[in-house]
Amino acid sequence: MLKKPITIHDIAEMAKVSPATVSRVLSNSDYPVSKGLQERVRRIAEEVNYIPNMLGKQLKKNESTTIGVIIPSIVNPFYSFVIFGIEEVARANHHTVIICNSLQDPELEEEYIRTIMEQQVKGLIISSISEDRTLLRNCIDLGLNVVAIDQALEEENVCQVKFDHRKGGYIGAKHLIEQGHRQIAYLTSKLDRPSRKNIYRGYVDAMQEAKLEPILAESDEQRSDADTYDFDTGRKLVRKILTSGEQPTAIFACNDMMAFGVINELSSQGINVPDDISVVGFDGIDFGMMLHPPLTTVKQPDYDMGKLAGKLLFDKLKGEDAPFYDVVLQPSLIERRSVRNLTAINTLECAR
Amino acid sequence: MLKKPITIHDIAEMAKVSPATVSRVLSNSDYPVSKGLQERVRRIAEEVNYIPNMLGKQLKKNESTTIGVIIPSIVNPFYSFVIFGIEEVARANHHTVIICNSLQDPELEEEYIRTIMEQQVKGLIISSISEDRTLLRNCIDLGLNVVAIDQALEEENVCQVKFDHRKGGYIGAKHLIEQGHRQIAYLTSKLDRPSRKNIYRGYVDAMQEAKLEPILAESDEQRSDADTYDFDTGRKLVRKILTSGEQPTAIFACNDMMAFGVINELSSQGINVPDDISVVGFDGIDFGMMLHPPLTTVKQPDYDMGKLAGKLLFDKLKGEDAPFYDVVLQPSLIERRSVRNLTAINTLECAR
DNA sequence: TTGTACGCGTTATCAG
DNA sequence: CTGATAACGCGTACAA
Repeated sequence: MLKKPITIHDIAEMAKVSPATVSRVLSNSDYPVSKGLQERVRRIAEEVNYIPNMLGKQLKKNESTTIGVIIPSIVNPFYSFVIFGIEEVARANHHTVIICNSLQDPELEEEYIRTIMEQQVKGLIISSISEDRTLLRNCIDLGLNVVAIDQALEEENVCQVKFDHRKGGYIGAKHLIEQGHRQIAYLTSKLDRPSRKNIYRGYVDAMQEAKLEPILAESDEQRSDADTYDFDTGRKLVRKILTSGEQPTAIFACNDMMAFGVINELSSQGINVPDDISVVGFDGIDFGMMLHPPLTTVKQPDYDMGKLAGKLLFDKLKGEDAPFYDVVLQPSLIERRSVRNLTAINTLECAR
Repeated sequence: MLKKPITIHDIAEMAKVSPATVSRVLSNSDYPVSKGLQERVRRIAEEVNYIPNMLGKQLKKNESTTIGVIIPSIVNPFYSFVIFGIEEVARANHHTVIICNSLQDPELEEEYIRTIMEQQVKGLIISSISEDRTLLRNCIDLGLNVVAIDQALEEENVCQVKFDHRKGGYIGAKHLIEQGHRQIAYLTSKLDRPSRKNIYRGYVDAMQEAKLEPILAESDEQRSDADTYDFDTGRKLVRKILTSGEQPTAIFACNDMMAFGVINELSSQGINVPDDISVVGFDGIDFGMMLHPPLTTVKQPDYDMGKLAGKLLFDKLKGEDAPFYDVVLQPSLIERRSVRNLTAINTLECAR
């Protein structure tokens, strides 16, 4: 029923050479093998459709051709793009990618790290949620190469691909200020993660610089696994801010999902975006451009982050002991149409 | 610098037993080992933080603890959810998941199949784009277990988790008809894949049943890798249909992305959805609910598809030779607010 | 240039 | 119950 897989021994027999010779030819070793045998072995391998067993090879050489990626959830478009970038450079380096959804659960994260170590994986890209670094530290000492993305991970021998959240927050708020806004509210889910805090800090930076009073609306709910969580939070926070007596002319949301919720709630209440209230998001996921109006947002380069993280990791794996360095990706503003310019002469314009 | 990994031999030495005993204890073999040794071995393994080398185990047992998943692109939210479901059941079965983005390229698909075979992977879930089944056939004969999703794959020994696209097309069109629409246009990207053709057939079924004339607008462009491709196509096809002289009161798009494009273009032209023209999508991705108006659409159960495919695969892997069977997932309508009811008395209503 | 023999870490078989 | 030994498929000293 099941065909038995063909090994180098089988081929050796057919080609009337030793398994060693077959190995040398088929693994492209630089060990000298005569032209004639080379061709004979290759031809036969081709004929019998030889599929090498990487397990044997890897066991012998203590290598691995797969890398691990641990992220909160693949269902989040941001991480989808990160992975997409990683997978691309992995393939270019003849490696496969194991995906691990930590679901923000430190225990799951640990389980995954353990698993990939058992698989003898030598490279890991991780957006770590855990506080406890002992296991990871241990694995690094055992030869695991680690690149941290998104979440900071200060640890010896760990490269980081970071993103300047604070500057991102600054840029978003600054844009609104430049467009003439003075009452600018910042809506955010719980400020419990450093990245979130930093965006907020950037917003405050810009406000203080312009001598404006920050208006903060923070969700008090803990995380939830619903993928529409941020959307719902956006709606709630809008209701909260509008009934609080504040009269913002602009709202800055801590991520795009939440901005979608903001726009949705405003529209539902008959408030026009951007004519009545302007909205700026954070992330730059593609769906923002499909909204009406298209969302102005601060772009966090997801795909590039993946590619860079992959590049850093493979540099380490290749042992090119170029000095380890961190990368700090810079934010940029994607200007679409959810922000109204209040400074222009056309204050009366109510076009539609 | 690098600590040397600890093997069962090291533990055997420390516990003054044979490696065989250590193996029997640590791999939870049902082979009898005295209680005393059991504990001694376990304690030491714990102490030295033993991490088993799965490569050795797998090589010996000709097993694998990883499965492969080949899909067009992880960046597509539909497939993100499929993978999410797969990964969940894989983890429950102590397996890891290798992700492969075929990018709709048959050659890439083949490369990936070859790669996972080299890794001795025994299970594959695939949304195949290739016409040529010879390689896959070969791998199955070599012991690969295959479950096909999304795209049909008629081949001996391959389970399929399908989706009734035709019924989905029928349901979507039927809904519009029931709401009193008569001029219903169907907008689709190139009808080159069976799934696309089937949705269209379902639409035609419903139209003919109601003695209505189908109105088809098909994109003639070939696939593109831009992830906003369908969105742009939706916009283009709307312009095409509106300038063609047709006056549809409703538009049925072959997927949600395209429906987003449709709504966007209509809004841009000052045409109100659903008051002037109703829109129905296909897929049921979450972003549809964030639009204004929220998109009425035909739900294709992505997450469930992933879980089911995973379940089927592990049933096969466990050799529970329950008879192989295909699963055909049924569509359902998610009624939101992008469709106007034309039958009601409130024909005059122009509410907003 | 080619072949022989051993080891990577694990488990299965067989003898004690 | 326990231990020695031979594999799994491959790469590589070492010998020829």
